[in-house]
Order: sequence, then structure tokens, then C-alpha cells
Amino acid sequence: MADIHPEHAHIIEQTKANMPSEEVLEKTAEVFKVFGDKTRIRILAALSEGEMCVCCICEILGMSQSAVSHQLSVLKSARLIKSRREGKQMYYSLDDAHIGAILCTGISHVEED
Amino acid sequence: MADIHPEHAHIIEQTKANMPSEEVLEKTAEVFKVFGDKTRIRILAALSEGEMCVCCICEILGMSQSAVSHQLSVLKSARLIKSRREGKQMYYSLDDAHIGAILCTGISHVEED
DNA sequence: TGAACATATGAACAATTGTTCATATGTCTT
DNA sequence: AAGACATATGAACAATTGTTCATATGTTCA
Repeated sequence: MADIHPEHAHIIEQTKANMPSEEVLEKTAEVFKVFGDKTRIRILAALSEGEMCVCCICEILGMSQSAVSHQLSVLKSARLIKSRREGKQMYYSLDDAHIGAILCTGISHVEED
Repeated sequence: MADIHPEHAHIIEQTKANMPSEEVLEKTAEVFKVFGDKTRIRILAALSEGEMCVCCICEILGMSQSAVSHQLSVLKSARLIKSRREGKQMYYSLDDAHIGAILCTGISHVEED
């Protein structure tokens, strides 16, 4: 590992001081890890159109109920979506405004230039 | 897989029509996958304070030069950061405003409630 | 040119992850 | 209460990923 140049020392200290806590960074990485899968992104993109039941999501994605349900549970554990029961069906929706914003900005980054 | 209720049919069609292309969703998932690692999040958090050389990043993270360099190359391939050489040193910085925004919103989501 | 420095890269290994299949849970209707 | 329906969950397998170690590339200065 390279030596630390004296003129870098205070940048290092300053940056360390301004960084969010290790706990926050760890949890943030966990959240993005959940965004980092095509099936889950497709689910989130569908839900950004509005609340939806599981069978609709399966139909839109063209995937098995089991695969979708597993991913819904991952999304819910990470608090990216929330659920509501109506009779036999479960309706899912984005958890809060952050989720739509993150998704949107990510898509913009991909779509631009 | 459950049957499609008639009242759901048009929601399904509508949502399918409004979804970004498969290619965009795939690429978006790839971008978030890159955000989904603690080491890379720490690097991005450091770079959000400003441009920085590799040895500073190693020092801030307390990690080996090799591990950091590998992750920098992942971040760069995904166009989350860009680099600039100055003599023997490489300086890295966030690629564009989207990256800081995504990171920031993710951290906010974690820090709130 | 050669030595020293800063960073990059290839191979390899352990650990994590997404899907499928089978089955369980919870809800409604008769 | 039983059967049908909608969704959830456990086990298992293939595939992907992050780090380490060793070494290569590129740059400066004597």
C-alpha cells in the first residue's frame, strides 16, 4: 500500500469525519443490493404504476408465482414495498417516496447519453 | 399460477405498456448491483466529499490497495465514477449528479424512521 | 536507463444469491 | 367443514461475487 503524502493527511481526516456511520453505510448497501436484481427492478417498475396484486405481477413479468413471491418477500424485508390484504389477495405497493425516487434516478442514469 | 380476473386485465396491459424496456430495466439492475456492496458504497461516500486518489481511499477505508483497485474498476466500468491521471496518481470522482443523488436518497431512506 | 513508486489485473477460493419444485398457510364460498 | 383459490415458504442446486496473493503496467526522478 502506498505511503500517505503529508498534503493528503487532512483530506483523509476530514473525509473520515464526514462519512456516515459504518452502520448506515452497511444498511445502505443492503438496500441497494435489493435493487440490484432484474426481477426485483421489474417488480418495482410495475409497482411504480400503482398498487398491484401478486397474480397481476406474475402476469406482467411472465414468471412463476413462487419466484415472484420469493422476491416480494425480499423486497418487503428490506422495506422497499409494503403489503395489504384484501380477501384472498395481497396488494403490494412501494414503501415510500424514496423508493420511487431511487428507481427513477437509476433509470434516468441508464437512459441518458 | 392464479387465473387473471377480468377486472385486472386492463391494469396488466396498461402497466406492461408503461414499463421501461427490458434493456433499460436490465441495465438499471446492473447499476444498482454495483451500488449493492459495502466497500463500493464506502468508496462512493468518500468520493461524494470530492475527488480523491487511490491511496487516500485505501487509507480511509483501511483496506488493501488491491481490493480497492478492483472495486474502483467495477465502479468505473459501470460509469459510477470517472478517473483522471496526475503524474503517478489516479484521481477518482463521481461520474455525474445522478450518482450523488442516488447515494444520498438511499442513505436518507436508511436514516429515516 | 534503472530503481522506486502508484495503480491495475489475473487466478483462485469461500461465500452469497435466484430459481425451481414441493408443500404449507390463510381466506372465501357453499 | 371441505374444497378451491391466492400466496408464502423450505430445501437444494447452479451461478455469481469479493477478497487475497502474486505479478504486471505505467510514471517519475536520479
